[in-house]
Amino acid sequence: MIKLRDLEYLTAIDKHKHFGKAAQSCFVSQPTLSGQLMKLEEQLGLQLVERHRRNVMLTPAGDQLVEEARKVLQAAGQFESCAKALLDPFAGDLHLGLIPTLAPYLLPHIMADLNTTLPNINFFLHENQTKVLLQQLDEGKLDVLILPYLVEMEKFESYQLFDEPLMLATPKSHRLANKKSLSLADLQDEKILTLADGHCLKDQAMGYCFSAGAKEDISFQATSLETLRHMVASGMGITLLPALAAQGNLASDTIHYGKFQAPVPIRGISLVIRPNYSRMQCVRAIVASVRKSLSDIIS
Amino acid sequence: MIKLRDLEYLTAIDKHKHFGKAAQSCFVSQPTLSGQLMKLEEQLGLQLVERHRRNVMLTPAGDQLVEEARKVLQAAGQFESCAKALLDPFAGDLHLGLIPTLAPYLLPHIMADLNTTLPNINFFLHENQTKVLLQQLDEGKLDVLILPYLVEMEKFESYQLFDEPLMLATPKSHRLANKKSLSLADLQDEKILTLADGHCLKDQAMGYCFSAGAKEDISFQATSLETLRHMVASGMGITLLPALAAQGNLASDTIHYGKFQAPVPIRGISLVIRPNYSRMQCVRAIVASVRKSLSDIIS
DNA sequence: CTTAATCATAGTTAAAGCCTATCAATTAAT
DNA sequence: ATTAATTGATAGGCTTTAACTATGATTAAG
Repeated sequence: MIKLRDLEYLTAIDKHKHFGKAAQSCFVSQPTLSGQLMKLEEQLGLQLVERHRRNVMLTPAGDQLVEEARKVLQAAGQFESCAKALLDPFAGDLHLGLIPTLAPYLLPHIMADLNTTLPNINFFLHENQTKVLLQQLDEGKLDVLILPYLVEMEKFESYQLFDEPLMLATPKSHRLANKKSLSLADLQDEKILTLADGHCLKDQAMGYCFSAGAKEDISFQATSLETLRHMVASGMGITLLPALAAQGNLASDTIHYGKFQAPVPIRGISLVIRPNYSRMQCVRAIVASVRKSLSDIIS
Repeated sequence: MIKLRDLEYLTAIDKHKHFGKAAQSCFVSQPTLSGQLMKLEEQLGLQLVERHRRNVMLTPAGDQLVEEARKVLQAAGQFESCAKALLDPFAGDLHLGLIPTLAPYLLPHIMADLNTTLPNINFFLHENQTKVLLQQLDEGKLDVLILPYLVEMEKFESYQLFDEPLMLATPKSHRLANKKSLSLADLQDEKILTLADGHCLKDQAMGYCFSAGAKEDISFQATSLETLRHMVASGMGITLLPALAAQGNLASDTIHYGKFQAPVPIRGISLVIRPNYSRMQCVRAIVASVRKSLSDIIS
C-alpha cells in the first residue's frame, strides 16, 4: 500500500528538484527522503527521478505520478479539514424524535432557545409513536428522543427533563368542571375518552384512571389529541390531557381544564439517547436548554 | 499525518458495521482494526463509531468522513493504476530532438519502423541546432537526440547509429560533375557554399574542405540545406551535402551528386541521451530500429 | 443459567521510518 | 592543480508502530 508520506516526498522533489531542500521542506533528513523515495520507486517498479550530481529531474513517469500524487494529497487534506470542521461538538445535523402528544405543544416552547443556544445545529424533527422512535433511535436514524420515560427504555440512557401534569378536560357544563378541589378519586365510575392504541399517553392516562376506578369509553378512540379535544368540546365525554396541550390551545368557551390536587397525575418527560452516543456535550446543552425553557411554563 | 490504511479500516467498518468482518475484509485481526480505528479517532479528536455489543454504527462525523475517506482512497487507487500503466517501458511520450540538416531527410526513413516497433510510444519531434538540443536534453525537455556526434557530448551517453557520407553537389555543368573518380583533393582551391553559422554541418563540411585546400564562399550563407541546394542548382557554386539529403531530393536535371573515393568524408550520426536516463529499454529499441532502417539505405 | 457473539485490553514481535555520521563524485575556487 | 564545498547514496542504530495471539468483559439468546 502506498503511503501518503511518500507522495509528499515525491511532490517535494518535484517542487525543489533537490533532495536536501525537499527533505528540509518535509522536515526530515536528506537520507530519509532519499531512502523513502527509492523504496517507492522499487515498490512501483519504475524510476521516478533521474539523479545527477548537479541536477535532479523527474522522469516522464514521475511527472505523471506527481500529478496523481497531488490529487491524492489534496483529497487527504480535504479529509483532514473536514475532520477539523466536525471537531466543533456544537455543530452538525441532529435528528430529534418526539411523540405526537408532545411535539406540537412542546416544540413552540423549546425551539427558540435551542436555536439560540446551538446556532450551528440543524434540528430535524421526527414525530412518531414511542415504539417506532425507540427503534429508529436504536438504528441510528434518530439521535435524541424526547418522550415520557418508560421502563422499557432502561437499555438507553435518559435524562429527566420535566414532569408534565395531566389535567382533566371536561365540557364546561360537566359536574367536575366546577368542583373546587379536584382529585383522582373524583374520576370514580367516570367514562374516559381515550386515544387510539399505540399512543403511550393512552396507557399512562388510563393507568391513572383505572386505579381511580374510572373506565375507558370504548365506543370511540381518537387518533390525535386534537380530535380528542374536539370530542370533549362537543360534550361527548371527559379525558385527561397533558398540561402543555391544555395550556396552549384553550378552546376556553367549551372546555374546562381542571388541575388535580396531590397526588397529581403526571408523565415524566425525558430525553433519551443511545448509551455511548458520541455528542454528549451537545446532549447536555439540549437538556439544559429544555429544562430552562420549561421551568417558566410548568410551575 | 493520516494513513491510508486507517481510511480503509474506516470504510470497512462502514460497509460491514462489524469489527470482526471489517477486519477480515482488510485481512487483519480484529484487535488490529479496533486499535487503529481508536487511534484514528484520537488523532482526529472526534468519535467516528458508536460501539454497541450488538450493533456498530457510525456517528454523523464518521459518516461524513467516510465519504471523504472514499475519495482519498479512490485517488490513491488511481495513482496506483496509473503507475501500473506506466510500468510498460515501451509506452508513453518521447521527445526526440534532431538537427535541421538531418531531420527532414532521416525521419522519412525511420519513423515507419519506429512506430511499428514501438506502437505505444508517442514521438514528439523537435528540430533545432545542436547547441539548443543539448541544452534542452540537459534540462529534460528532450529525451533523446539524433545528431552528429561531437566531443562536447562526452558528458552524455551516446550510441553510434550510422555514418552518413558527405557528397559533392555541383551543377551538372561543373568540371567536377563528370570526373570519373572523385576525391577530397579535387576540392583544392574550390570555393564552397556553406550554411549559416550555428549549423554543425557547416563546421564539419568546412573542416574537410579546409584540409583539402578549399575555401569558404563568404559572399552568402544559406539558412537551410534546401536554399543551399537551390544555390547549387542555379549555378552559384558547389557544396558538400549529406548523403540522405542528396539521395532524397535529386533535383536531378541540374545538380550532380558526386561520391567521394576513400577516404570518404562522413558525419557520424549518434543517438544521445542523459546518463541515467530512465527508459533505457526504449532507447535500445530505438537504436536497433534506426540501425535496421538505415542499413538498407546507407550502403 | 449457560452459551455464543462481539468488541476491548494486554503483551509481544517484526518491520518500518527516521536519525547521525560518513562516503563518493562532482563542481567551483584559490 | 589542488582544495573546498555541494550533493546524493550508504551504513548502522534507535524508536515507533502496526501487526499478531491470547484473554477479558459484556450482552443477547437459547
